Amino acid sequence: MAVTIHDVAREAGVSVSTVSRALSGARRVGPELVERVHEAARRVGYRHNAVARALRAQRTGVIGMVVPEISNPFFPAIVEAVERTLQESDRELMLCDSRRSPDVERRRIQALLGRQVDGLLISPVDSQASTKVLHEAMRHTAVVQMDRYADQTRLDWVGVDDESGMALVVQHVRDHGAERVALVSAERNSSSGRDRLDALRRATTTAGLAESVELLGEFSIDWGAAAARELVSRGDLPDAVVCGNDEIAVGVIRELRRHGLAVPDDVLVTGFDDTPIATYIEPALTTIRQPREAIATEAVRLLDARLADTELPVRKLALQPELVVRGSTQPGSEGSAS
Amino acid sequence: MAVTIHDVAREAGVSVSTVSRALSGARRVGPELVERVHEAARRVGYRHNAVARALRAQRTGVIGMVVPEISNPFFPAIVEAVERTLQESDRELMLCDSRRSPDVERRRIQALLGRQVDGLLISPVDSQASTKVLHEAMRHTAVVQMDRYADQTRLDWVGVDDESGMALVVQHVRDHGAERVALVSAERNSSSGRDRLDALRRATTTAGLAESVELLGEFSIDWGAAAARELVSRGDLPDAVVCGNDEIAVGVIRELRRHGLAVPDDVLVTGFDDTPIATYIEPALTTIRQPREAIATEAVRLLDARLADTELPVRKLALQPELVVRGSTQPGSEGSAS
DNA sequence: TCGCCACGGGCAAACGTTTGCCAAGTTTTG
DNA sequence: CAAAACTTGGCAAACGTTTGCCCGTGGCGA
Repeated sequence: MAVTIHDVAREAGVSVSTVSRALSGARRVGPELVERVHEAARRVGYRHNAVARALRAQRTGVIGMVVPEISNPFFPAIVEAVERTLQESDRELMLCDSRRSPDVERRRIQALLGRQVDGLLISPVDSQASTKVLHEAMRHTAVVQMDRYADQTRLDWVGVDDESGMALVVQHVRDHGAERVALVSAERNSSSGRDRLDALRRATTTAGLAESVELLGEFSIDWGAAAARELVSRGDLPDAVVCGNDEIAVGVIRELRRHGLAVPDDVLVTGFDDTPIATYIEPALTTIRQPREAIATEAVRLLDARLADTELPVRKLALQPELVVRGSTQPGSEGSAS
Repeated sequence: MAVTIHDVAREAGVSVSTVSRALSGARRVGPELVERVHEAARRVGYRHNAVARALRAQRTGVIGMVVPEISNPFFPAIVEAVERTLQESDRELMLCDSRRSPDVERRRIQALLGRQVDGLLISPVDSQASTKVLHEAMRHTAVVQMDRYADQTRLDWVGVDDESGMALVVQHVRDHGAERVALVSAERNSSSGRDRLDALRRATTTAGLAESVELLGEFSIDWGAAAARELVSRGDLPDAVVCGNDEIAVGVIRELRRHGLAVPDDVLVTGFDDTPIATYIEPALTTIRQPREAIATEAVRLLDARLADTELPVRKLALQPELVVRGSTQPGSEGSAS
């Protein structure tokens, strides 16, 4: 069943090396021979065996990628962009989901290394627990962190500039009259959770605003809803609720409305990431748009640079985000869209 | 840098075959030797080379999967479940996005075949254009279609029973007093589009309802919104709008509301799939829940069966869906949740 | 005319495993 | 106690490529 380069060689009446070179163009081969080889390959139905090639060439053309949760809508967009970028250089993506567990993450990384991936793109689950396995991984292949990162690693990273993002948000709500803002975000155990919290604190201070309260849970709708209940029950509502990502904001908005509060008329609400959800809900969400395409292309670029030279200095690329203003901070303009 | 089985053999003072057997357990090896080999492997930091193993064993332990669009929230849930299932048998998933293009799809499949995947899971982009490449693929490996399928293929398939789903929906809206229903769905060029349309027609006939109008576009929010505008401009609103998937329903609801119509009080709206979106919006969406976990496990099971015996008769598995009733068809109960 | 070089084809080794076969040692059996 | 059977370790071939090296041919300058 398996038709190999040997079959092609026999069919074309040449040696296997000639076939290999004719097909790959690694060295000059007579034009009429090239034609004959291609013709023979077509005739016997030859298909390249990437496994054998990988073993011999010591490179697989596969990049491994590990994300904390593929069903979090932020990641499919990144994955899509990475895949598109890789395709330009004829490489494939092997995607793994670490299910937000450092233990699963470790196993997935080990498996990818065993498969001899040419590089590893990862959004680490936990800023502490992921460190060790990443250190091991970088001894075997090029590793670039995306979006999130692990502490104490000398590893490249590309993501969004949380500092700028939060500054944009704070400035925006202040311009709309907010004086007291609340933060609803995730615990400090992921780098995004921690950095966004710190960034918000600095931004409110700089803007001269009062931060009324910080509620930290996880990046989910349910947590957003729970936090909103907490805010309402305290009876001391802020002017604006700044959320750590879009999903939290969705939960917050839904729960506030359920308690008879109007968004944006009673409270402004903002998200972070600009996932598709942001336009699904009503009012549409004012949020920070991550430059996803750029994150993906830069990640691959960093990976290739590291591949070319292991000794390169570590680079951390914080890309500039963009404020997207929608209904959730625009009183009166009832949910005007995307 | 690369530490191989030979290094382990030298360290342990045995032959490579003994190391291989001790590590894989392929044959009885003396217990003290097993121990010594493991110890040596640990000491030199040995890691299995999956590429070499794949070449020799003629199986890679990788399953290829091609989906039309990973950012369509229906697919990440499937991918997650498939990955989890595969992990039980120590296999990896190689995921590709065909970007809703038959041409990209063809290239992705070719690449996966070249990588010697042990099997192929695919949700074909187009019921016509995808047929040819699938036929070629099945000559090289086991292929199972998921969710969507291509015509004229003798290929296994597992998905949801659209017939039952639409029957459940129609029965439900009729029970809530609807007499005239409209369908907003996608063109007939994907199998889901076609089958859901046909199923709805039969269901309305059976239920003795009048189907006022069919609007066919694509499975997207934008199309849902456009269709809703069309419905409104015709001025002859149906009692219920049945949508081909959840995203269309989201677009329909948003646009209806924008025209001052209340859902569910003026018009009932239903979705299909029960993606996370269904609970994001207000009112939450009454929809058909696909048994995603079951689809994933059955797909892998079919694949393994086919792998074991190529001559097996073709099987088409239509799994039973479930109606999930939420606010969009429950007048008065203002958006009670999931 | 001779020698040198460029060109293009082929041989065979290597990539890191697994595994069929053989042989030596050990146990069971009649 | 000898023969048969079983156990266990090692040798070497194979998986399908790519590529370093060698070699024959023909063109060209001296």
